[in-house]
Amino acid sequence: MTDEGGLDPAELGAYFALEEVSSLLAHAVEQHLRGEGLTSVQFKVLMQLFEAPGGQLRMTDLADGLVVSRSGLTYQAGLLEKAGLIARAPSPDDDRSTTVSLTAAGRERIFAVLPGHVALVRRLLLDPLPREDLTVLGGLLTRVRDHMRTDPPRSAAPRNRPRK
Amino acid sequence: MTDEGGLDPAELGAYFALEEVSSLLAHAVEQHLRGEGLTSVQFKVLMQLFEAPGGQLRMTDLADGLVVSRSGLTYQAGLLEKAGLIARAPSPDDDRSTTVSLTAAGRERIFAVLPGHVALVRRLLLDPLPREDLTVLGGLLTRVRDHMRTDPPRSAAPRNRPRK
DNA sequence: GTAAGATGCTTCGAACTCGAAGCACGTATC
DNA sequence: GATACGTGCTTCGAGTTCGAAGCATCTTAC
Repeated sequence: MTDEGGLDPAELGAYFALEEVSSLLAHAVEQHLRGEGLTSVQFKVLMQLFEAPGGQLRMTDLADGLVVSRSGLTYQAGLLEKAGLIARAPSPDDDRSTTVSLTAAGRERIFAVLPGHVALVRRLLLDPLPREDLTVLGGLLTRVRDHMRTDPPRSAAPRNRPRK
Repeated sequence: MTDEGGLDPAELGAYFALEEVSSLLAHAVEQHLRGEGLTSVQFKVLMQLFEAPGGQLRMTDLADGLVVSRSGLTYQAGLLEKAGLIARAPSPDDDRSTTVSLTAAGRERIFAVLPGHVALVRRLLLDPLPREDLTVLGGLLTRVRDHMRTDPPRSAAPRNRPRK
């Protein structure tokens, strides 16, 4: 029981704590956003567009940023469009591509939701750690993320990779 | 754009890196487990039972450990029982309560899946960090987790909390 | 002991997710 | 400029999730 299939206490501690912190945080965020009438995926889409230069991105760019399937993104984008928060238009340079842009209503929605979101994250994640530790935590996680993003079996694998 | 609604770079870095690392890790784990015929929730249920003293827990105990709704747990427990990996029996001391226990087949299933799981976690999360940093990361996240678990608005809130 | 509320779990319907398959357009190769 | 393959996105069906409502049992207060 103490031996988790070959992980020592330090490894276990890091793994389980990460799992639990992210789950609890994600759950809390989800709850808050639902109260505001948004899915967390929808919120992330809006935020990505908000931060994007020119306020527009292709569907693929969005899907790569979020960790969500293409079809899932299509679904949520449909809802967002129906709600008038984003607009979809065929891309000028590539007719296959769809360019998504943030509408004025979408921007307003972000401004309405962000303060509560930030307050929540601050209360759960940021407040309990002193400034210095926060920097350390960010540094460590960034290192891990960079490693994951370059690791071989990536999520963005080619479609039907030939047998060999 | 640099000002994320009131979060400075250090805060943003920690928040976003955490978000991304946990998402990518969860996604990779999910993929691996699906290949083994298990949901990640199912796997967590099995692991909790595996680590529990006596190898059995009540449904509520399980739901508290995982971050999942009661109804969701009921659903997954039903599947696990149908697959013969767990057994449900009325609790001896409380007739409302259901005691869940791990079957021999369930234990075997864990032994079959764990090595791959550990290898995956090691490759994605543990390997890129030197031993020392791993300890630091675990320590920081544990601190945050403890804070979250004691923070006021808990997930296990009373059912219909009276107005005041 | 009995009424009122709390607690453990399940059922139900609606919403969200995914992967496979499909369609349309682009790109390469000859 | 055809044929074949790669890419961007959507549709579809199956599986999973949740919260609200419901049932049964336990606990508390009187």
